[in-house]
Amino acid sequence: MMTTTAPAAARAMPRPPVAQHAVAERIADTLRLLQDHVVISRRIVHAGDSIYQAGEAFDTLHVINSGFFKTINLAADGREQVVGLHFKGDWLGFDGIAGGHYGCDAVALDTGEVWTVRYDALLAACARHVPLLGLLHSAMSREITRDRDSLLSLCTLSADARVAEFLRYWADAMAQRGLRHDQITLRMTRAEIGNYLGMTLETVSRALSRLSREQLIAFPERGRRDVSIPDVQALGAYVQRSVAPVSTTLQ
Amino acid sequence: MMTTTAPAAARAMPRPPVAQHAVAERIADTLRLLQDHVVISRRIVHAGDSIYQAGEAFDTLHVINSGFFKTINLAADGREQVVGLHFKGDWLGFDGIAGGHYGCDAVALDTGEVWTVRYDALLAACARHVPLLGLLHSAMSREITRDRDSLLSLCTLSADARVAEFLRYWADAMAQRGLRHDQITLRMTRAEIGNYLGMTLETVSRALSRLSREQLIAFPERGRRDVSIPDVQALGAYVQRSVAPVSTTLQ
DNA sequence: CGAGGCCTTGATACACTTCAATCCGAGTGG
DNA sequence: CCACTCGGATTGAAGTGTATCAAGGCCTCG
Repeated sequence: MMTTTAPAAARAMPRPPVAQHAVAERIADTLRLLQDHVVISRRIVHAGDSIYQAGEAFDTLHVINSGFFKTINLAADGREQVVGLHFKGDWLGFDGIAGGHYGCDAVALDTGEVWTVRYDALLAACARHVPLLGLLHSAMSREITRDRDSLLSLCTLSADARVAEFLRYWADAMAQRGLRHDQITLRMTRAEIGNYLGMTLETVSRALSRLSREQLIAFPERGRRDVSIPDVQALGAYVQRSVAPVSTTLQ
Repeated sequence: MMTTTAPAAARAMPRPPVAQHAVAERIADTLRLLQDHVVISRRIVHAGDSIYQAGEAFDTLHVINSGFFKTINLAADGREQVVGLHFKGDWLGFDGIAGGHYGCDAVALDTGEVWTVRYDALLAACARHVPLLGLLHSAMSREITRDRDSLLSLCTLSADARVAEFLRYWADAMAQRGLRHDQITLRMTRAEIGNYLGMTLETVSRALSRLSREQLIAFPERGRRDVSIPDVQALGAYVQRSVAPVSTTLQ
């Protein structure tokens, strides 16, 4: 405890492989506990609908029951940045707790259902039923971890690798939730993806073309919004390869 | 509520100006409440000491009583990324809650004091004294907001602007805490700063030289670890200028 | 059919990286 | 005390990944 100097970079970060279905189970637990202990208001949303907007007074947290969502950070000067993608079981609105106002926009990427709970009611429910508090904290913790992973990818990966990692992440999220993951439908335009990944839409397009040329992905439909991913692990390997360009096998 | 299409980018994000000393007060409250309701173990740390390391079992949360800290995310393949800077009153360790293991390294940048509390004891204390739970949630919420702001800067600002924003942020954090902020001591090497900001150390160095040439900062000491910031607002203005390069006054 | 989004692809420009040389300040030991 | 070393910082020159600009293609919808 409290080593003065960390050994080396070789110290591999464990990142325990998430047990299959552990995520699905956690999500089911979350939805069930909420249903049993808090007053929920359910809401169907469609692509483009916003769940909340930056600056609105914060009252409520939201849990995704189905659908796909993005969160967008806006700076005072108008800069817009997609800072997160959110799927079934994810919570939305944590950014509002501290300041009493939401800090970003949450927008539906397609049709879905959102469960909304009053934050004060949720806290009261947590007091009565402690496991709910555990779920809440875990969700916030995971959000922090996820944001940091985004920072890591953004700073350490090339544009092509970031696109590959983006697809891998999306497919992974689908797999963890028991949804189809060998073929995913990108619900964002190239411009949105580029914004999220810190590159232009042209670069996204070129990256997708290259990945397709290398058979890591394919476009099954005539339109290019559906991406089939024959082998998710190969995508991960591609990212790794781009990190250590010419694998120094000897040494 | 639930507008289908957001008006426009012009919609300025409020970002309420943090009332001066509100932060200092919150920090004082946090430290006092912790002292009064939880068993704390205090610890003096020195530059390079790690508070915890990625992969260690998560038991405890930490609050900075004094000093400066960085958090480093490590990928399985050895990539390292400074993902956060932390000052007095900040909490460390939230990333460990969800998985039961810390997700990054927390390292002291110089001498400081850290208060450590057991997470389970903290939860128990929160149950007895609810305001403590409010502080905890606010801290987590702020962490999320901060990470997203980092993403925004990283994706939308040029290298020079990112360095300026970094200095502005640091000075701001000092001011909010009632510490000296017209002159700050960078406790990181150019390489660390570059890693944090997603650029090389040479680019950091050049950016600092340019900022100095434009009189936005100065190096009072012979060594160049101390940076004096005559006018923080001018730094902010510099960032803005770089966002809208040739201010289109007409139009 | 034409119009308008969105996407792809090419040519060019440039911000940043990479590589390399030099400089500076802090220790260290003769 | 000075010479030496060593890590960190600065600065220049060349290289490159990505942005920018521009043209054209593909669906969808009216």
